[in-house]
Amino acid sequence: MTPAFPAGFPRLLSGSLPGAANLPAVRGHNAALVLDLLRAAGETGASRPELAEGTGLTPQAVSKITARLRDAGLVAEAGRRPSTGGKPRTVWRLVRDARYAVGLHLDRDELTAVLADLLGGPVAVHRAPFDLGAPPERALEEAVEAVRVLLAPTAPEAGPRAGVLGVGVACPGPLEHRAGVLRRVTGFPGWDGFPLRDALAERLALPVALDKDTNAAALGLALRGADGAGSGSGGESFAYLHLGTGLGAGLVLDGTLYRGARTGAGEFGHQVVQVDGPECGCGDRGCLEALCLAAVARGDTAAAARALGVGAANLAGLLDIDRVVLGGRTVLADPEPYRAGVAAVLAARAERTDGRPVPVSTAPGGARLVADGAAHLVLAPLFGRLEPARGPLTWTPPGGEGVVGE
Amino acid sequence: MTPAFPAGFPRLLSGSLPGAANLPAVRGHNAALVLDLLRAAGETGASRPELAEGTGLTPQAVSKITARLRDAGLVAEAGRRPSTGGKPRTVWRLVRDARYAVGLHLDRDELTAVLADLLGGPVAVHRAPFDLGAPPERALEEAVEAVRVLLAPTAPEAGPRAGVLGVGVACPGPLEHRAGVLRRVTGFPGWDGFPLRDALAERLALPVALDKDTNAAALGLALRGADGAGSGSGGESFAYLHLGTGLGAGLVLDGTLYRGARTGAGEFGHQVVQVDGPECGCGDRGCLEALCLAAVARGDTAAAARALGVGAANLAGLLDIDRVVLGGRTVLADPEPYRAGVAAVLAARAERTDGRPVPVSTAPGGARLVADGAAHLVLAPLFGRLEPARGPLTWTPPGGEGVVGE
DNA sequence: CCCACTTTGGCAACAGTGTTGCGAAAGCGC
DNA sequence: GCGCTTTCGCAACACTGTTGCCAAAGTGGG
Repeated sequence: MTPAFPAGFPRLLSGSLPGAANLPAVRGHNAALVLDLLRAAGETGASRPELAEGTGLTPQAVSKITARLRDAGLVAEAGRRPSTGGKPRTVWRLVRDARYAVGLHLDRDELTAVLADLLGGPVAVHRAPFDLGAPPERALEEAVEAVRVLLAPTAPEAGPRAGVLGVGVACPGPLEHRAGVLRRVTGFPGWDGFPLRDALAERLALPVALDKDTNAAALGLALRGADGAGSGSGGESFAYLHLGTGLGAGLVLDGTLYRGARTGAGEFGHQVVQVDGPECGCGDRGCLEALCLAAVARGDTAAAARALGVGAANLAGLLDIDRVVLGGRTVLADPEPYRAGVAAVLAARAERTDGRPVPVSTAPGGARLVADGAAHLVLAPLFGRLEPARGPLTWTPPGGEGVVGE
Repeated sequence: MTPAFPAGFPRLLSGSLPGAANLPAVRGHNAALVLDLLRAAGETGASRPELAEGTGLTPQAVSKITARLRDAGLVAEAGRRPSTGGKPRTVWRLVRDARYAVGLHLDRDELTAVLADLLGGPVAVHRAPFDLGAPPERALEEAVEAVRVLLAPTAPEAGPRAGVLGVGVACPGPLEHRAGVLRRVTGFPGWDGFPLRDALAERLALPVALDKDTNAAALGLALRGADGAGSGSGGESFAYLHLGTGLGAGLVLDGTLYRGARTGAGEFGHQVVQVDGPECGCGDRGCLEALCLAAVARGDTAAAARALGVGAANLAGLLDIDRVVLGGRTVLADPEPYRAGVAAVLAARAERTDGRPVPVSTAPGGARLVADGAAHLVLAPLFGRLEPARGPLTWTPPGGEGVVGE
């Protein structure tokens, strides 16, 4: 089968829609491709020929790109592969501490701030009590203070915050990630319309990205592999289901976080799975959240898991996803029954449709999951996995100009 | 707010993951951007400055690109805009009959073949009885024959099939669009594993793209606007719900057809909305399809619409979509009650969440909807909306080389 | 009717991307 | 020691969009 269109025929660079492609964009795109492959390669690293194979670039192009990335300090040589009869390949690896990102998780009663390296690994953690019900200005002040405390000891001689790319912030929804504005956080109406992203960006003089807690968690899982086994390579699709105070989901489709135009995607708790079922706080009947939480309240973990499984099966069928990851306080308090219960429902469904059952796992990272993921809101753009955060740029790259350019 | 990263910093061209960007890819990408804007502009057309504004390209780049596209015959000047104090703008429009595509809908008992122009408009239609239960080889023969009949009268002097880009084929699922292979079409096990795409491509000597009927319909709706009002511009998200023999869905997320890795996305009929509900043919209980079809069977349209609405509301919440389009024989036989019923459920939900209700409409295009959409499986790649079809290329562009490239 | 002004859009030179051709470097195996 | 394989850099190249500049083609006021 020959290709359907001659070379140069209109063809996606990836998903099309946004943006014109000019030379800087091409450079950035290909650099991101290489970085993403190196990220996925982890400790193993990757040689130039392997990067060429993986990206579709020519070896010579890879040579130029790795040289630029080396000069920017983002990658470094790390040994060689055994020879296969010729000159041995030089192995490249990501320089973990070349840049940092802050992940900030603002939960109802607690705040978690994480300083993460390029791979998302934790460098420092700061935890503090927090009151989402306090007046926004006061809460904002506490968030700012937490980031300051976190960054204080970093590279004191190179000036504070050297190499910090920005701050990713994760909150309970609803909110609008594109505008960086909170909506009526359940139970905390004072936040409605508060421009959290811009306020934080101004106070911290750093780029800030805002998203829902479930989205941040899902993004983090997408970039490090749900089992912590690295990977997070290709365009896999999965759902992160979070059962805690409420029930929500984060969706990663084809390797990209799917948020919807209004950051409303992942509304999972009020999926109706029992028409004319018991009333839910939302006013509807038979919502998944109501069923799950009722079962949890009466100690019937099996029933809660079964309900969760029905929702997971609906979701898995609708979106043809590759795996399901469970998290949230309720699940993590006693993970196995939930995992097994959800897996059982999915297995039963797979048997009926002659398909492979969708694997189910529980989220690693424990209480830091969301904060770690929030850091990835800032890191992911480097690897071409998300649009960049917005805000003032204070960190100036070594060359003084573009990091990768020159 | 300054941009977060200096120019040239790794940044998405669009959705990342696939493909390296080289110069031909850039050319194709930008050409597709321009073509897509012109497609969305329809009769109105667009001037160079408008295209520059819409794509983000510089006016000079747009000039070069439109010149290439004019030489390829894909676009043409079409009058001028009134002057605003200076030289009036030249209006460009897509040349509808510059290229053609065939859309082939293989249904259980009928076959529809459509010859469509660049905009997806019908040029010729051919309908024939068809038996999906027949041996694959015989069905294949009939499909080939139908395409031959459809193409026979086209441009007899320029050789048959001049300007035909390829054939888009839509079938009932399940199938795998990437491999171009059918799976156990419900009730017709003989098709399991049959490489329909490659077989057709070889017999017709044309590129062929294969997809589910619901996906083809959704793609068609995405590219012409559900109400036939043109548009289909930006990255909107919607769901096409098809109620006929069965119940299925086609999903368009952020302007792109979402199919899932195994073409399994859009599995809507067996979403469980009533745990412990009535048994479904699939072996589960409380499936949407079972509830809907039972209501239809007993003549209770209102109940069928209400059930459909519950499913639509679940879907709309989970994916944060912009609108819902209803179609399929059952709905189209008496559209309004379904539209109103589904809209009512969505409106009630919107009221509870203080959101805007998701608009509901019924699909235009009637019985030809799927066949029209199938043609778009071939057309969409031109506009950067889908990866290209695969198969032998027989149609040689004017220049002898790439269409857009020289 | 003329002239200043605005806007469009082409031409030419340019910066910078990945590509190609070729050769040096660095190992393996006989 | 020598031929062979493989890696990888240098130099020339093709071609992209970009920039600077100017001609073309209108409007509108005097």
